[in-house]
Amino acid sequence: MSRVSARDKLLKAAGELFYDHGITATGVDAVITRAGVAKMSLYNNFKSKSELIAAYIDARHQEWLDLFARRSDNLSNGWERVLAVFDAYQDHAEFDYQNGFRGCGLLNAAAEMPADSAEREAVNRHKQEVRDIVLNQLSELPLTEESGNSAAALAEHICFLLEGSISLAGLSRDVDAISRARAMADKLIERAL
Amino acid sequence: MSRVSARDKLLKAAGELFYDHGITATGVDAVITRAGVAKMSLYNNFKSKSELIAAYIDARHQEWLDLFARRSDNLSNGWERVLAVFDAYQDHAEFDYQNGFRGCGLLNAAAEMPADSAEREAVNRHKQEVRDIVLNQLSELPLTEESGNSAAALAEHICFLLEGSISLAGLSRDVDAISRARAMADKLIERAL
DNA sequence: TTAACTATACAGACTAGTCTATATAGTTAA
DNA sequence: TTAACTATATAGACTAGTCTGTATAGTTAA
Repeated sequence: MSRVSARDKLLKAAGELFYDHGITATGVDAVITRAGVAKMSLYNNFKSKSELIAAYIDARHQEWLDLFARRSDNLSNGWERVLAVFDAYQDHAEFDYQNGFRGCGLLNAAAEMPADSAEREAVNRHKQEVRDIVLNQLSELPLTEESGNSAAALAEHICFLLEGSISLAGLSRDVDAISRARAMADKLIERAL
Repeated sequence: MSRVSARDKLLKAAGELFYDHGITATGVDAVITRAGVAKMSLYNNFKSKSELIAAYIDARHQEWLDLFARRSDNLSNGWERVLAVFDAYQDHAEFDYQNGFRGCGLLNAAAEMPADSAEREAVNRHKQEVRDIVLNQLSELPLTEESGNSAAALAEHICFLLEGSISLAGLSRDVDAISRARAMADKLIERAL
């Protein structure tokens, strides 16, 4: 009948509950109830709630990587692929909007964790990866190297726009803020060429 | 001896614990212990933990308004006062850095709350107020009105930089990211004149 | 005296995680 | 075909502690 593993059911349920209500506010009982799974199935697949959280964080990042791959696959140059980074986030936002868009799940997860936690470090690594993607795409472009106009600085500028717009879009329930940030990034790249 | 009211002790303790460990993860017992106050003093001053959270959110915002007022008081024009918005956040970041900087306390608080909560709405109002401050300062400047170069669009761009840089600064433990965002905003304004 | 405070105890629901025992489906081998 | 074995799932009771909020009685200071 149901050939979906308990592990996948748990990750799906945790993904929904953690994103909608926050991680700390979501108990393991709520997760197993939503997953329709026995409690021991949680603890057979994950050593602890912390490990489930870590898997959730990785899954959210992978989810975004997949959305980005789909958006950037058939694009011909770095400029367009940088803009596809925004498109991938917008896809994600519009998907979550039905249940209540609350911004980036990774930043939200980090916001609940102590400063030196492994979870915050994992989110940091994922965000660095996004920045590296932006930087790699920009490096393909013939940027005019004015003072302080390096690809690295431009990549950071674009990432600030990205994360800022997602947070404020989630707060003000205005998903379109992400596409306005995309237009800002577009103009920045145009000026840097 | 101690002429500090129980209410103020509670707000101070809650401010530290909520910021460092998150709101949901902080129990009222931890707050009263840190405040050195009886539990009934909490419930005499606040109807519930929710009301303490609301007071915490307002206090964080007021704290930033005070930092901004101190930074912008003796400045002569809107350009400088927009940059003072970044300075005020940097002051806040450097203050928190001793205990572990975790980005903006208001965005972190919002990240723990459900999509339609009063707390998220309060944080949204505060962020709108920051944007209005930026917009008001920009409105004093003689901006050249190119296509899509309105004061409103520039204000939004600067706010994206602001929030994005604070979040990423908190994640990567690189407070200097805020001053790099300040430099980006500076150049944007220069170009818009 | 009045108001704000303290200390302690309590109710009742919830927390993460463990335990035993059982069911079921797929694989392997005689 | 039948039997043994393995992996994964289940139910549900249980521990030991935490959570918010309340109740009660005593204390301190203006």
